[in-house]
Amino acid sequence: MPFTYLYPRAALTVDCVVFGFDEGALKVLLIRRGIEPFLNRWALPGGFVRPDETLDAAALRELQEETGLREVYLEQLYTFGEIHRDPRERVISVAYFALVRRTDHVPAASTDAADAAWFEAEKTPTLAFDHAEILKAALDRLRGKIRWQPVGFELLPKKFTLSQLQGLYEAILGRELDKRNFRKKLLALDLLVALEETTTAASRRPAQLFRFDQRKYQSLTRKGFIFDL
Amino acid sequence: MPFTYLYPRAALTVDCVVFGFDEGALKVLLIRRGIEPFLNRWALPGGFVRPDETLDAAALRELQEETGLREVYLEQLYTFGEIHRDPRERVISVAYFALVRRTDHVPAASTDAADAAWFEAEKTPTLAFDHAEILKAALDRLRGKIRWQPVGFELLPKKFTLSQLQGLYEAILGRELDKRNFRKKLLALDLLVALEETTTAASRRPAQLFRFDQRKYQSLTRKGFIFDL
DNA sequence: TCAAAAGTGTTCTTGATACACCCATGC
DNA sequence: GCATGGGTGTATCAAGAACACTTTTGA
Repeated sequence: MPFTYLYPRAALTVDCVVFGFDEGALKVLLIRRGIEPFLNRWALPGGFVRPDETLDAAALRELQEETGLREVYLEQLYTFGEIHRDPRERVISVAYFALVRRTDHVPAASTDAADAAWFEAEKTPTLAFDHAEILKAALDRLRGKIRWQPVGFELLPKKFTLSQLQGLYEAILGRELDKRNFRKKLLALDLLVALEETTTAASRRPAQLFRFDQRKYQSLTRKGFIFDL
Repeated sequence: MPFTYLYPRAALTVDCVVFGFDEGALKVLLIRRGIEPFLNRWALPGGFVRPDETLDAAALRELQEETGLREVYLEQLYTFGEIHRDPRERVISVAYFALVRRTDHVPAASTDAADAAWFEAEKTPTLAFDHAEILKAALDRLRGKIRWQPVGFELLPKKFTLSQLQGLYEAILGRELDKRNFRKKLLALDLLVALEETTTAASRRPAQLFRFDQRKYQSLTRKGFIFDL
């Protein structure tokens, strides 16, 4: 019992809201808890921050340990510090949100966690702790962010069709978009590169595949360009 | 020495970036440190979170104690957790940013702090800890936020002229705006109420005073309205 | 009467929206 | 040959940008 302080100290955790896009819907990755409190409840992946790692590193590590995910888009979201958000003791949680390509990763592999699964982001079961609130904050952030930062591409395969991209925006923004206007606007940005490939059709016309030109976007950004879909 | 844990725990602080607007420039409120480390360096107001208060409450309390400020616009900004950001031990800081009306408050009253003063936000002296980084994050947030949320009014007197408002936007966005277009757009939003008052002139034409209609804005917001200057 | 800031309209350009049909493929 | 999603252009409307002079006041 070597660590002693004059005043009580809150424990520090990170929790990750991991979004994926699949079957035309925005999904979130949840872990079924194997311990009390909230035994068997679904919760966001996360855990304690170690004394020798930064917050970002802790988020990446937990993601890796609990879901097997690596090389994902990760961004700090908000810090939740209500006094009784954890019934055991005071726990401060730094929440992150992550975007992953469903195609790149095992759907729900895990080492630590008893169980992991994808749920539609707006149709989750009752969550442990204040995780419903965290999820809501993440959804708000994603919806706000996708309109002025090209983060949507993190949710799609590296090669994607314009219809897939449009479906993604429709799912996240929650409204339908006009196909011709959407294509016109996206192509006018000149940030999509048409590949010399098409989808291999399943009883329909093959679609042009594109990739997002990250390098070009970054160089434009430095010149003050703002994405603004 | 009653509080003992199996693993070391980081200390938890809040730091506040307090912005004000004065003399046509964006200012930030700094405190001169009275103790080591960084003795006599300028730093953001802040301090330790108590075991029985939320993060928001801690930020409000520190603001009150160190600067005498009350009833300010306050919003959580970002949490800084680099391992050696405090040379003494591991300290996690939840940063807040605050907007205050210079006219409402004592310029630099303080109880706790040795000394407090306003500096131009982009011309501060060298700051303690990683506070320069925190300040930069706050500036970025403010510049992003002011364009799509009516937070600028928190920095002006409750009664203000359109020229003052324009000057504020110009100072924060760092570019000049066209007077006629600015006025047209702001008035078209129909969120400014013309008061039956004007400035009492100092050798020039008196200007119409306005106030921001917070109630109307909130009711529009609920209907999906987005400010977007 | 001068200095200093307040106030005011129109034109042009650009981007947003609305909208309907033909195409290529696998079965 | 038919079902399925892929792909394309134009006309209208709204908002943004550019731009210069008159007004009111106190000194």
